[in-house]
Amino acid sequence: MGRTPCCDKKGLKKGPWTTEEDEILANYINKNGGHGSWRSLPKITGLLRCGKSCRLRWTNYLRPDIKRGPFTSEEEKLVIQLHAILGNRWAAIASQLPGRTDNEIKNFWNTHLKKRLKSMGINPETHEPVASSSYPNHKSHASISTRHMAQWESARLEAEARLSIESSSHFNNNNPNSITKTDSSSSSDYFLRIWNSEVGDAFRNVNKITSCCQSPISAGSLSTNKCDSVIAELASNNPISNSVKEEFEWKNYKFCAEDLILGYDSSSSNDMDDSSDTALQLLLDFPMNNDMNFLENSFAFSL
DNA sequence: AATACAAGCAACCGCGGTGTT
DNA sequence: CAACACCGCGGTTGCTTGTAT
Repeated sequence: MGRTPCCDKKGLKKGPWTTEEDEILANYINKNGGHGSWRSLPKITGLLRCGKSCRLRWTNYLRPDIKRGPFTSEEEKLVIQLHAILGNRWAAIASQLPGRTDNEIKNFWNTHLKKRLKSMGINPETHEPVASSSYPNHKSHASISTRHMAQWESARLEAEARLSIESSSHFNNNNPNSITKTDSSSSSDYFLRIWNSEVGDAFRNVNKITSCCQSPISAGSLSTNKCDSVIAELASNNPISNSVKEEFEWKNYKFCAEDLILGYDSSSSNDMDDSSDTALQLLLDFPMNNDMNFLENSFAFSL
């Protein structure tokens, strides 16, 4: 089916917005209690912009709840953690950071975080460690360790795919009224829901770097204990399998390691290397319940 | 001081999803 | 059910500013 252009290009202005245009747009939206139809907005206000351009200007710049200024370390952490779960779904990530726009987060990721992760030997797309030979500045680690982590990550991705299917069938079959179709359409959405739940809060609260360093296994146990009751409660309404719980536990463990890797005030490579080693150890020490039993069905499932 | 290059960011473009007729 | 209109999202572009030579 053919598609008409979003707006007539003739006579329409492009490029940076002037303060006058900003005022017209903001005044109109404020006076009318909303933007209404973006397409008709330029005609009504007399702006020589297409509706799309108006929407972008409003959502990315003029909106009153926009948060200005540099990202805090908490926000940085959250972006990295959410990107590990959601990938390049900037709008979904932005929804977890009040006042930040998807465009802002996308730019921040592409200009700062991506480079930082790369310099640390982490693939920013997959969040997997990459071969140390590609990063001469990064302290070399045993290839066995790297492979081990890569296997973990591979298994994790497999699990995500499986859990997506599992959770969809759970919610659709057992409690179809509790959740919409789109809510359960992907594993990332599923994890986002958990992330926003009390379970997510509990996991985030366990984010004590020092205790993780000193006793990674106990940190894992702590998060499990703390969340067991919450999970059980949730499960009574929306059953969550043990595999989901264990998968989430792994994610939290990984995030904890990422905190160490990032070391927000550690611009020097030496500091970074030290923390990265600890983080690697932390990842390697993640408690494997019966040798990844919770993942064993993932391959059959994906097939 | 002039130029080249890199980084950061605002804005644009095209596509897909969804609602309406 | 098809055609259309609109909106939102993610990728990309290009302008501006900062830094190095």
